[in-house]
Amino acid sequence: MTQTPRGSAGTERPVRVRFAPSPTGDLHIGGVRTALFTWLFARQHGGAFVLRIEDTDQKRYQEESIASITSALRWMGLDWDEGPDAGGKHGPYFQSQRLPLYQEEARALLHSGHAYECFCQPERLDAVRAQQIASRQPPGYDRHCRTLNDEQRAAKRAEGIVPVIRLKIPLDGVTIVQDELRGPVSYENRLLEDAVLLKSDGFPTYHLAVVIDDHLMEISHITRGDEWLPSAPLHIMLYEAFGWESPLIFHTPVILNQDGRGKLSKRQGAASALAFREQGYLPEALRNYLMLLGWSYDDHQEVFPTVDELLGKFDLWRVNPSPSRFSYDKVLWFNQHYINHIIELDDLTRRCMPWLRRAGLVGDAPEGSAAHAHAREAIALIKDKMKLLGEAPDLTRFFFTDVDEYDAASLIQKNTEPANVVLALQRARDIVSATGVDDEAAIEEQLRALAGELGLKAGQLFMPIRVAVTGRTASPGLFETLRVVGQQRTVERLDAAIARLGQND
RNA sequence: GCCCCCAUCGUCUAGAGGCCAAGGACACCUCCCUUUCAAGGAGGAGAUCAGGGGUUCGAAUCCCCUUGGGGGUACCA
Repeated sequence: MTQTPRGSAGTERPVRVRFAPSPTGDLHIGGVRTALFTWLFARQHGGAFVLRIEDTDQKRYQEESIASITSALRWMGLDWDEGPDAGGKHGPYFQSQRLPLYQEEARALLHSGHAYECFCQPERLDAVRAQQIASRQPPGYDRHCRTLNDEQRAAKRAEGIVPVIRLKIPLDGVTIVQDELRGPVSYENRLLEDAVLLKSDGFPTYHLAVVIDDHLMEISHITRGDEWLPSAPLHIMLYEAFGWESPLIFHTPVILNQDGRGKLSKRQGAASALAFREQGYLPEALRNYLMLLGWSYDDHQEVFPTVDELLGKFDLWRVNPSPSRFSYDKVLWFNQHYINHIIELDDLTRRCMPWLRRAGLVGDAPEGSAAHAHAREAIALIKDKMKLLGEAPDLTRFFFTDVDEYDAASLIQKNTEPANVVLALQRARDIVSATGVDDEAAIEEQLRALAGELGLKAGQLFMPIRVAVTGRTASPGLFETLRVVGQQRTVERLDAAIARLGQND
């Protein structure tokens, strides 16, 4: 009944959304997709996109992962209006810097009777759980401390035990979570656990922190992974206990491994955004693919190259709640498609340069330099074979340095005599020497004529030349290849091939 | 075990009661183009809409059950 119309913000409140990763590792591809959906939604509604770091787990915290996460978001073009490096009115944006806030609110819950102190130690909790499992009871806290009186609590304190604070869940009734993508989901309160809100180290658990921060940061729409759905009723209770209004909630579906077994992990390939960058994926290709995991526009358009187009077409309410499998084949297809058909050549060249430099194929080669122009020509010829930017060096190597080692036998086509090949290469060398390689049509005409004269099929002549000049049996078109390799190098390589065949005799 | 979510070609999906003897994309196969490899073009194969009950004149679309898959079940997020 409070279902909001599609495509509209859905509340009178200004749109404010957040992405709230916890710094325990690299940004997972599932997180990237959630961030992408969230960011698009913010941009569509002129709202704020907030980045909040949920660093409340002292044990799993990894400092490096903050830089790694922000770097992955920037790479994907997802900029934030408030958060680390951006500031904002609702900071700090690191939960570890907001401890007093959580502690104060937890105390308020204690006073209002919505929460209680629990002195149970890990050993007891473990024992209780083991006991429950052994007797086939649902595991969960047995509410041992829920009924402690002042004296008993004082006694525990005197022992030096620092309590945690737990939420006092009603023993009966039902809590309904209004998920925007699934509709109402109901949970029986008696099956819910008296969850810990504040740990004994003074840090909040996720549940407490997320509710307080979303409220204080005036978040209007929550987007987060599916795995949070089971704890949503807890959050609803917290909103009620605090007397706050809950944002609209969207649980985005999990991304499963290619074989459908479990959540996407690096078992079957890359699972972190940065791993995709390292292989040479284009952020827009990855974005395009990720968009289509759980969302679709219609029955014929799948390629959405620009953010502008996505802003016009994406609809958060149209996200499909069912989990989907990650297909490495399809992301790779998108990447290849973007490289070959979407990205402009100059842009593509710019993006390939770091790879070529790292491989030692080009030096600085700033834009405008002859070396840069040469690289551009080379890339133009191989881009239809390039699926990943990381393949650029291997695909273009022969345009820059010497040819790879090759087997002299690959110079000899089926049904051709070595002596004829030597002769053919010598004649080809002479033609290249005399005519040069800049005029593709001219060189083609002469080489075809040569083939006719020697009684060879075109391929029988072209293949040895190709192998001699590139070191490979697969290459771009022969004449454009010669042109970009250049006259001098072509002649040298033909001579080298002739010499090798001579030695073999 | 218990709770929750999900269910259309191998995969991602279109589909919001008649327009669907189910459309598109990836992957796969064939042919065309062709100096090789790609890219591209044209075709093909591939889903009794997980199964079973309902509701309805009519169901892939609504309801129930079963099955399957996934998620959760921490002083982790």
